[in-house]
Amino acid sequence: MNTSRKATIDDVARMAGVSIKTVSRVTNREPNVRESTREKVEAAIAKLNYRPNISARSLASLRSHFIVLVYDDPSPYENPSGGYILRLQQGALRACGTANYELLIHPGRARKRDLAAELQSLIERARPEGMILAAPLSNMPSIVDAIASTGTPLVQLSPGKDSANRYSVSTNDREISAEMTRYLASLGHQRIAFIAGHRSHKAVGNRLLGYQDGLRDSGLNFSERLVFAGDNSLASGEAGADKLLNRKRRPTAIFAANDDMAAGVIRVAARMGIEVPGQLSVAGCDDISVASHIFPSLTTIRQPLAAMAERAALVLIEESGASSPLRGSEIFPASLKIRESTGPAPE
Amino acid sequence: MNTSRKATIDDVARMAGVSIKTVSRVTNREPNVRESTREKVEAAIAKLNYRPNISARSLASLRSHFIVLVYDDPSPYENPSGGYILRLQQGALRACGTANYELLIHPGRARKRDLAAELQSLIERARPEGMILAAPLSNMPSIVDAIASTGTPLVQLSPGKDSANRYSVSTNDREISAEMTRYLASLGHQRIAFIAGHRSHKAVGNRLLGYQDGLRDSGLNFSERLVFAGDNSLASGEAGADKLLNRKRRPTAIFAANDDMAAGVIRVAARMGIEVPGQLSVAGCDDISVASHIFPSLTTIRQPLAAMAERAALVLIEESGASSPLRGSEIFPASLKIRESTGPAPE
DNA sequence: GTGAAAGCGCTAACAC
DNA sequence: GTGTTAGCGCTTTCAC
Repeated sequence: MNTSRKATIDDVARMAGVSIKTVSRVTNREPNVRESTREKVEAAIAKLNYRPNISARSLASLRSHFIVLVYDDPSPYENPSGGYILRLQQGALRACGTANYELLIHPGRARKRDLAAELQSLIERARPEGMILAAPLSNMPSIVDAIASTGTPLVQLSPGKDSANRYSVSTNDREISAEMTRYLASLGHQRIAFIAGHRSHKAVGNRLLGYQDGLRDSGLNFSERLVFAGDNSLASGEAGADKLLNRKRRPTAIFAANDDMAAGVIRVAARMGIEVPGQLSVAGCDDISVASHIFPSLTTIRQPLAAMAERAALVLIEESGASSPLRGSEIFPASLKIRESTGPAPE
Repeated sequence: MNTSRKATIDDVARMAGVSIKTVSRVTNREPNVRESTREKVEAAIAKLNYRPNISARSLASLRSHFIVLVYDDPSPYENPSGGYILRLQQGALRACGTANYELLIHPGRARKRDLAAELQSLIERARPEGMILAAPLSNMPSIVDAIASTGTPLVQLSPGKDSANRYSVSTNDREISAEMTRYLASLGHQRIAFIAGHRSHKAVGNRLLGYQDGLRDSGLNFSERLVFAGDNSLASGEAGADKLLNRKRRPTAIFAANDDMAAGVIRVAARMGIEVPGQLSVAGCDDISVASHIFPSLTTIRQPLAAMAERAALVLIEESGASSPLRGSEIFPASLKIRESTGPAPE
């Protein structure tokens, strides 16, 4: 049905025999409309297939009906894994869909000096009702402050460290990493190595703390020699494995702070002819698609990323127009995904 | 800098001592502005940190300054690979960024009956300047026609089959699949199996045709028995491998129509103790991140997805406001990525 | 419970 | 080259 001219609020008002203000009341679910009037208007809306114009609404009110999801641009990687970001997008979109909001995505290079200015420009031009800031951008004060200074409602995802006057949605990185470590220890592993993630990523940093907690809980000693500093990339996982597995007394388990690095460990083990999990157990974190696609499939930690982003979007949508800035923090617990890459320690 | 009230075009006009129309001319790079005037205005813009409001602009003109990327919602998969979609997003965003456009993403379930209505609603509410429709949605007439009927400029990505009165950006699926097949044959493989993709995806269907072309070019016979009908999922790749590798005369090479399925083949081979590529060569298609993360890393076909989406976005942005609908088709050639999973046929 | 009028910030058409 | 005047399609007062 090619309606050359789109129906406007005037058309609906005329058809229903009411004023445009009443139509507006109906579309915005405002109170103080007689039931019979509402029905008349709704009939006209349906008949004309009327949809409020988002720009007009945004211009006249402060409700632009869209939010922005900002995350670190994966483009420096030749081949973005993507699952992480995609799940965030899915969650945010789910909340948007039911509320009839739209989602703008805005990947930005964390290292780019002017990302803060870029975001401010976006805010001024487009006036989003809120922003969701994903890790690791969510723990960069320059970015966070830039957004906050505009007054745009902001939810930080996994900022690594809560801030009293901000709102954040996180997962229990430290606790679940401890649990994974205890799980490995419970399989009899005594030398459990850890490949740490990029320093800039605080939430990933918490996983190292959790690893140490887990060792302690299991009565194992922490040793710097069993920690390799990776940078979240596959290559750094391979480098870590190369180093760790060429020790005279090599670890029987390696826990990597993300799945890309864990995949690197598995690749190196395969090349060296080390059986996984027979001779070496490997665990990752994030449960990206790679985890289930490789052989052996990866024991990992699954964060409820979609649920977290959905919650973030929901908070922004519900609190939209609230006078006071958002404060608080929520924790969405992650869970262990035991798959094929972990097993009892070798004799 | 917390500017409580944002600068408007009036503020700039006042400061520069010109009319708002002149400011508008400057921000829109229209001709007929004296150089000295332009400079005055630009100085005022910089000083006030003025950004045109996107909603006001959209309302007053037909130029909303944003486009929509529509693709099949990956949510039915527990763990979306994502690389494919992410690369499309990256490409579209690149074009948007330089032109100061924004990108709205809209995943939609292909099977959902009302996706067409949903897109029409989005168009009416938000008035995007154009839409990019990714495969496999790009080959579904109901969706394509619904968008086209609104008059919104549309670019189809890999529709599988060109349509004379549409615009599309595709890759040479058939030709490159033939090339991959010839490459495998050149390694001495005589029994090259093929795991086909989902029927709804025409571009993926073209890969089967290319496989047949390649066999013919290499003087090999096509046999239905060497083709397994997958559905693009890891599980279907495993199912295909199970079937093909349990033949008495098993194939020495398996070419899967996407990487997820190829990863499934490699998993099954590993479980069965079949060496890759020693006893079995495996090739995929798409070059998603999994391809480089598994061991052995996957020989595959890399499509210039980002470049294709960038081109699509650029066409929409450049032709925005054009009176005649977009027509034409462009081909972006894909390339073979030879990695570890393919090698000479066993004796 | 409903409506009239003003105006959000910009661009369009036309005047000068 | 530049300015004036009308809207774009809504929401917001505030009157009734």
